[in-house]
Parts: sequence; structure tokens; C-alpha cells
Amino acid sequence: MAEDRAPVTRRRADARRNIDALVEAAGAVFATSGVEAPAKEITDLAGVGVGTLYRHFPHRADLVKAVVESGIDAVAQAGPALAAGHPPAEALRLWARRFTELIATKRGLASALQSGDPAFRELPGYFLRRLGPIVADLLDAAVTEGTVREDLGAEDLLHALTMLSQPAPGRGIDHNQRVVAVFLDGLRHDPAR
Amino acid sequence: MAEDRAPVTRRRADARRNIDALVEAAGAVFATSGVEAPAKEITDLAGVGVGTLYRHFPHRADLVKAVVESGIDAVAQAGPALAAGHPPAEALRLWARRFTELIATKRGLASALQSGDPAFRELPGYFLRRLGPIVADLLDAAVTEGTVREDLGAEDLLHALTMLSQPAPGRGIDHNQRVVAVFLDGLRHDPAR
Amino acid sequence: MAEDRAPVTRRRADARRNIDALVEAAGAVFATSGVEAPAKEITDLAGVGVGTLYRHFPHRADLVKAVVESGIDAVAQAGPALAAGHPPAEALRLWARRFTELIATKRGLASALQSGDPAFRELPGYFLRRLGPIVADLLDAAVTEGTVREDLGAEDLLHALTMLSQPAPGRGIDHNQRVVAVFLDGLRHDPAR
Amino acid sequence: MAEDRAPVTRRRADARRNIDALVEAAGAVFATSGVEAPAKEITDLAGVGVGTLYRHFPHRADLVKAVVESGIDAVAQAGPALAAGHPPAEALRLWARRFTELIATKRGLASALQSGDPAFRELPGYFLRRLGPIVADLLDAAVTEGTVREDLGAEDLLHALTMLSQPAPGRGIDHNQRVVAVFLDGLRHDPAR
DNA sequence: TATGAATGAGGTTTCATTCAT
DNA sequence: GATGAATGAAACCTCATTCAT
Repeated sequence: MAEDRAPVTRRRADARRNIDALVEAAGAVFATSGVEAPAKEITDLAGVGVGTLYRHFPHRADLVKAVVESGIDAVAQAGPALAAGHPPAEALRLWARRFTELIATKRGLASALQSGDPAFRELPGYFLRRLGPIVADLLDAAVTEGTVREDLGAEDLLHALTMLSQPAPGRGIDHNQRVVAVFLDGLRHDPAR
Repeated sequence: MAEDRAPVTRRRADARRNIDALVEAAGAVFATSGVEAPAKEITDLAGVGVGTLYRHFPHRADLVKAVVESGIDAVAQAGPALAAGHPPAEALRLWARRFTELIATKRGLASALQSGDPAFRELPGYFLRRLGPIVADLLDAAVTEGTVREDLGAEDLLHALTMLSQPAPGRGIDHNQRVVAVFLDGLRHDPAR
Repeated sequence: MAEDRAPVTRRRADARRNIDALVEAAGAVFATSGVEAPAKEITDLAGVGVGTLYRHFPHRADLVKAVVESGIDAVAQAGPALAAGHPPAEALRLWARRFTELIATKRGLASALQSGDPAFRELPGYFLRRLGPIVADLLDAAVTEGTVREDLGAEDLLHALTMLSQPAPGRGIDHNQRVVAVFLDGLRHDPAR
Repeated sequence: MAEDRAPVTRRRADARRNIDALVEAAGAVFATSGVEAPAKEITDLAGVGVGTLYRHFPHRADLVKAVVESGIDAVAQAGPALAAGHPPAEALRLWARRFTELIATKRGLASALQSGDPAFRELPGYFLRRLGPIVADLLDAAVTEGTVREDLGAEDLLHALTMLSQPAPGRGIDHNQRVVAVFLDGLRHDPAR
């Protein structure tokens, strides 16, 4: 119907801007008020009407997913890069550090991932599909190398890292990094034990 | 209203029965629907009116606290007993096992403990006050003995155990016991490392 | 739990009063603004909170059904009475008169009955179950007597009466009575035709 | 915006195509979801933006009117033709048959005609203005001939036919034709009665 | 004391309508 | 003229909390 396509692309740019604003605002609001924060709080911060939120993210989980997605890519991509440049166990440790940074600054996301709330039912699956393979590769390499114990699956590890990376009230990210480090120590294979 | 007023003690017994029913029901409902479950769900299960809930537990946190309390005592008391009968590191490990059993079967409690929700603001404090000293004693003994590293505080440890004990969707308590064991391995002091 | 039952009955009376007020208000509002009128309009007229409406009538159809029910009984009961005191064709005509009075003063109900809106899916069934047998008895008697044609089912007749009894904008109930009378004339069995 | 502006007539053709698509789509959607169906549903089916709908049909009633109009002309024109080729009473019967075909396949239109909704306030007037005279002519001829009773006005008749032609859930157009036939039988003048 | 009906604030969601492109 | 993104009012519905009985 529209002979000239130009306006369409222009419009898309506007929409894109709103979508980005929403995801950013949602990230901030989730961090403050949790994943169940009122939609209004998010749209106000994004400077956008409620309708716009629902147009782009019909379900709450869509928005949460977008927020997760917005940070997850860099972490996912870091996996292969670290594997290439470091010995397996070290690569795993460095990757976990990155992962903790991601989760620890996104209060409430992890709890959404395991909340059991039907609205978020798909999220853990998405999360695992996206990061599971990266962890599996890192873990397998270290197990093959013989420096890491083999009795813990990639998903178990991912879940443990997720929980330990949860922001703890009254403590900073250092706390998370410390307990994650302890956990990874425990993961080291030590035949003498 | 009631012409035949039952003796006071009789009433007390009734109240006690209701309180117990409420706490038990709340535990079950929290496990199924999370700590934010509708009050009605709890009172229906307890076979009691909503008013009764509010009489005994004016705030949601009071009820959560009661539920936590109902399981926490045995775990708290187990601390000294285990310390008396086992070497420090082993005592710590056994106690952690008990603790995990408690938390892993109370879905949602840990997340309430760290939810940041103002309604639960007092809970972490209560939790720490109650269990902090027990962990501290077990931990100090092991550090003194030299079998456990000294760079992790009792509260950090308690928090880490709490997170790792969270029920993971699709996995059972075995998962929690496994990752807790890994964590405790990491806690062991190993000068050779 | 409550030893003395008296208060319960008392309370029921209060609730009953609200329910009656709601049904009456709904009848009035449906007549003015149609069956899809905002819930608020109804509760305001009934002098009751929205919550009360939803407690007693969780679905819109429940309320419509109650409104229908509130008038339908007298009409249903009139069937046998008229059959006993009049020749069949006359009984049918008199009953139709009563039926038209009922429907014509409840603007919008009939349209709900055949709206196709999923919310009202059960209503036509309810309506037919309630009145179908009455019409069938009246009709059968007249057919047996030989004064009424036999090629129209009771449900067809009921539906036709319902449609012709719909309040017509700008016309009063006389209009409905007149067209219903014409229809019933058409129903008369006349072998000579 | 558009550098290459198409000739005006070309534009007109496009607009015409859109209008036709909208009316057709509206007819289909009204049949399925009622006259109050979301605008989006209609524009999607027409393959057109919402803005286009509002440009051509600023008010919902305009669209309904267009849909009604699209079918009404043939029926209106059939009046004189039938009057010319048949005896009055027969002409009336045949015309009613055509009318029923029109209404029975346009679910929801008749209810819009008498909904009382301010948005449709003009529709009944339009409907009567268009078809009233046709019915009046047919009716007058039959009354003059002496085969049809004279105590029912053309508008009363039109309204009755409209109601009886309403699609009945679970029944087909046969049902409507049957009850309309009964009604017309009732309309016949029979001095013997 | 216990009850559960009533309340209404607060959140969600839908959709008619506008308007920049 | 056409588009469809954005808007926000308006409706829905749920539930924590109060309070008359």
C-alpha cells in the first residue's frame, strides 16, 4: 500500500528508541523494586505511555527476557574468547567472574529465573539454552584437563553460580566474587583429598 | 453475643489450635505459591477466617517469621551438639547438611529473607541473630583447628549456604546437597594450594 | 470453630440484602446501558463496593443470569396455572402475553441471550432449560387439540417470542404485544388455508 | 514526502480499493465478533492501517452504515419489481423472504440497529428511511386488496421482520424463514376469524 | 475471639483515537 | 493519502485489611 518505504524505516527507528528506553528503564526498576514492579513505574522512567510497553512486551516475561538478553550476550561471547586465551580452569574462573558481575548488578532477575511464577516459566529454559552450552564447554575442557572434578553438571554449576551471584542485601559485589571463588576452589580436582 | 462464654482457658486452647493451624498452612502454601500467596489461600487451608489470621499475625512478616521459627530451632540446637561430637570441619559439614534440609524444603523463604521487600525487612536480621552465632562457633573452631580458611565471615557463609540451598526448579534436594558440598570443599584450608 | 451459629445467619441476611440490591441495580443498569455496562455503574447504584459485586458474581454472566432469574420464575410458574384454567390455544396466548411483559421491560437481556459473546455462552442454555418445557407443554396441548400448527418446535417459538418481545426504541410494550399477537395468529391451525 | 506523486486518479483508485476492502472486512468481522469488534481486527483483515479506517469512516456508525448499505440496495429495489409481478400479498411474502436473507447473514447488524448505543443513534433512522417506504407500498397494496390486516404499521412490520430475521445461535436461516412465514400468516386478513 | 462480608486502592490490560512520518 | 506507533482513559479484577456481628 505504501509505495515509498522510507517512512517505515524512520518509524521503526522511533519504535526502536522506545524499546531501548523501556528495556533500560526496566533494568533500573527491576534493580530497585524487583521484577514485579508496577508497569507504570517503568513507563514513567522511560518517558513512555503504558500502551507502548504492552505493545512491545505483551507479557511481563517478555520484558524480563529482554532485560536479561541485554546483558547476556557479552557474557556468552566471552566464553570462547577466554577458552582460547587461558588454561581451562583459569578460563572457567575468569568467565564466572564476568557472569557474577552480570547477575550481581541485576537484582531480582535471578529470583525471577527461579520464581516458579507461571509468568516466568519460559525464562529459565531460555537462560539455560543461552548459557548452558558455554558453561558446558568451559567445564568439559577443565574436566578433560583433569583440574576440575567431574561430578557436577553444567546446569548444576550454572545454577550454583546464579545463586551465589545474587546481590546480598547490605553487601556488595565483592561478597559475591568471594563466595564464587570459594565455590570454584571446591570444584578443583584434588586427588589427594 | 455469645451467651455461654467458655472458660478462658478453653478459649486459649482454641486460639493456640488456630495459630498452629495457620503456621502449618502457611508453610504449605508458601512452599507451593511463594511467600506472597493470598492470605485467603492460607486461611482456607487452615480452616479459619481471615480475621483470625490478622489477629494473630498483623503483618505478613510475622507469619513468615513464625514459619521460619517453626523449623529453625532444631537446626540451631544441632550446632552445639555436633560441635561436641565431631572434629570442627566435620561438625560444620554436618550442620550445613541439616541447614540445607531446612531451607530446601521451604521454597520461597530464602527469597523472602533477601527480597528487600520492606515487609520482610526484619527477617534477615532475625535469621542472622538466630543462626549467625551458631555458624560463627562452628566456623571459628574449624579455623582455629586450621582446616578451614579464615577469609570468609560467618554471615557470608550463612548467606552462601542459604542461596545454595534454595530449591532449584526441576531438581531435588540432592542438587542442593551436592553444591553445598562443593562449596564446603572450597572452604577447606589447603596450604599446598 | 464458631460455637454459636447465630451471627452467621445474621451476616447472611446482610449479604442477602447486598445481593438483592446488586441484582436490582443490575436490572436497572442493563435496561439503560446494556448488559456490558461498567461494573462501577451497577455498584454505585446498589450503594456497594466493586469487590462486593465480584464476590457474589465472579463472572458477568452470573449477574445476568441472576437478573434473568429474578423475573423468570413467575412466568415459568404461570404456565401450568394458565393451562389448567384455559383452553390450550388461549393458555398459550395468555402465557405469551406474560412472557412479553417480562422481556420487554428488560432491555438488553435478550440480546445477551443471543449475543454469541463467550461470557454469556451458558445463558441461552439456562434460559431454554427453564422455559423450554413450559412452552413445550402449552404448545403440545394446543397441537393435540388441533388449534395450532405442528410445524414449529417449542424452542423456535420461544426464540421468536423473545425476539418479538425485545423493546423497540421509540415504541412501547404495546408494539411488542401487537406483533406477538400477529405471530400467534399465524400459529393457529387453519386447514382451509 | 513522496517525491513521485502518482496522478490524482490513481490515488482515487487506491482509496476506493481501501474503502471496499474495509467495508468487506467489516462485514466479515461484524458477523464474527459483533459490531463492537476492535478496529484493529477489521483493518488487519482489510490489510490496511488503522489510520485509513478513521480517514474514511470517522465514526463507527459510518462503517456500520456502509456495511448495511452494501446489502440493502438490492433488497430495496426488489420491492417495486415484486409488486409489479405478483399479487400484493404474495409480493409482500417474497420481499420478506429476501429481507430475511439479508439480515440473517449479517449477525449483529440488527442488534446495532436497536442497541440504543449513541454511536448508532442515526442508524435506525437511516434504515427506516431507506426501507420504510418500500414496505409501506407493499403493505398498502395488500391492505387495499383486502388480504392483509390493517392494524399494523409499516414500521412495526419492518421491526418485527428485523427481529425475526436475527440469526439464532445454533439454528440456520431456515429457522428465520419459518418464523417469518408464521408471522406473515398471522398478518393475513381472515374475516372468518 | 472468630468470622467472613465489605471495601477500595492498586495493578493490569485493552483499544479508540491522534499524529508524526 | 496511508501508515502504524504512541497515547492514556477506562474498564477489569484481585486482595490486603477493616469491622460489624
